[in-house]
Amino acid sequence: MQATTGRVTRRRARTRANLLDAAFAVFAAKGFGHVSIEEICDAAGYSRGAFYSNFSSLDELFFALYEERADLIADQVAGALALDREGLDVPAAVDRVTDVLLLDHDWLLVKTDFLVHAARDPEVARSLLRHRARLRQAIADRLARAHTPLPAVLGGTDGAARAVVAAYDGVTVQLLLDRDAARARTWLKHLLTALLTDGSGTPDHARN
Amino acid sequence: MQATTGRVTRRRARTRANLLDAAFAVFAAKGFGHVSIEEICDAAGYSRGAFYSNFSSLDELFFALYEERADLIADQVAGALALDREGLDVPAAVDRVTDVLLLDHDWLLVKTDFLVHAARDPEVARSLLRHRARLRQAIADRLARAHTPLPAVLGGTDGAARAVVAAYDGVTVQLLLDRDAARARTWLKHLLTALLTDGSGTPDHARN
DNA sequence: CCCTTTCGATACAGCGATGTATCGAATACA
DNA sequence: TGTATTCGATACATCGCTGTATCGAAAGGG
Repeated sequence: MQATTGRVTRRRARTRANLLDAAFAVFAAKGFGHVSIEEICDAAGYSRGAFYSNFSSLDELFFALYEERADLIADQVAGALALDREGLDVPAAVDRVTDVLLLDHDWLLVKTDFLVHAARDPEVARSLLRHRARLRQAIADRLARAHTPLPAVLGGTDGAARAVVAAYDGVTVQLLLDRDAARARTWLKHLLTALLTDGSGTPDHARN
Repeated sequence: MQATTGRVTRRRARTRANLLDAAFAVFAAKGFGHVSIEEICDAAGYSRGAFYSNFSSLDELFFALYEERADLIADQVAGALALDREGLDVPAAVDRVTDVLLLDHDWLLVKTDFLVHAARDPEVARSLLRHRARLRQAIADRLARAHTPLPAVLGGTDGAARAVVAAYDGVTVQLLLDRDAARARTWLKHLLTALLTDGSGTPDHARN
C-alpha cells in the first residue's frame, strides 16, 4: 500500500539488499528447496517480520535474486564481447568470455537451482527463455561481425550463438561436479574454438 | 537385520519397486526438495510404515532411484554405439544416439535434480563423476575405432568424448526449458556432427 | 496346514516452519 | 524538533511432516 511513492525508503532498501545477499549464500550452500525463510533471516540478521515486509514468498525472493545476478552477468558477458575497430576478433573474444564466465561456483549452483525450478513452472520457464534468447541474440550480433568466417555446419550466426550457449551449459555441468574452474575454462576455450573456427586450436590434454 | 538372506522377499521387492516408481513420478512433478515422504507413499498407495521399512531416508531413496535409471540409460547408449564390422560409423552412431537420448522429459528433470544435489555433496559428486567417467570412457573407446579421423582440435578421442558429453548436457538445458524434443535432437545432431567431423554437416535452420 | 518370521498399517509424540496480528522504534518531512 | 508514517521485531496459533513404537496380517517353510 504505498501512497504514490513510499515515504521511508533508505532502511528498506538496505534490508532488502541484505536479505538478498544472505539468501544467495544460503541458497548456494543448501539449495533452493532445502532452505527455510527463517534460515535466510537468521543469516541476514533480521527477523521474519522483515522478510514478510519485503517479500511475499520464498519463490518471489528467489526470482528477484536470480534476475538481479543474471543481469549482472549478462552485462559482463556483453562487455567481454566488445568489438574492436574492424569487428570481432573471435579468438580474443573467446579468451575474454571464458575468463569472465565460470568464475563463481556459488552462482552456478544457484543458477542451476533456478533452471530446475523454471523447468517445472511454465511461467518461470518463459521468463528464463527470454533471458537466454536475449543473450544469444547479443552473441549472434557480435559473431555476425567476426573477422574470420564461421564454419557453415551450424547454420549461420544464429546457430553458432546457440552452439556457444550449449557449450557453456555443457561445461558448466562438469564444473559443478569437479569444481575445477581452471580446467573448465581451458576446456570451454577448446570447445568454442572447435565450434567457431575451422580447425586450428591448441590441443592440450584432458585427464579425469 | 536380515539373517543371512531375508526370508520373505516377494512382497517386499514389489513394494520397493512400486515406491521407486511412484517416487520417480512425484520427483519429476515437484522436484526433490519439494517432496515429502508422505506424498510418495500416497502416490504409491502405501503408508509411511512401508517406506521406513524399505528406506531409511528420502536421500537414500533418491540415490537408489537415480542409480537404477541411470544404469538403464547407460545400457541404451552403449547399445546405440554398437560397432559394425569395420569399426564405428560416426554419422550413423550420432543418429542412433540422439534418437535414444533426450526422450523422457521427466528423466531429464530428475537427472538435473540429482546433479544439483550431487554438486553440493562431495560424496554424491564423486559417485556421479564415476558414472560419467565410465560413460565417457565407453564413448572414447568407440570413437577410437571411428572410420573417419576425428578433428585434432579437441585433443584425441578422450577430448572428443568429453565434447560429446558436454554437447549432450548443453542441449539438455535448452530442452528442459522449451520441451521441444524434436528440435533438441536435430540440434544435438548438428552439434555432434560439427564436433566430430571436419565440416560436412546438414545445416538446417534454428528458430526461437 | 500350522507356525514362525517379516512386512507394512496405525497411533503417537514432537519439532520446525509458516503466516498473521500487534506493537515499539526508526525515519523522513515540515 | 515534532510528528506522522513506515519498517521490522515479537508473540501467537496452527499445520504438516518426521521418526518411532506397536500390532495385526501376509507369506514362506516345515
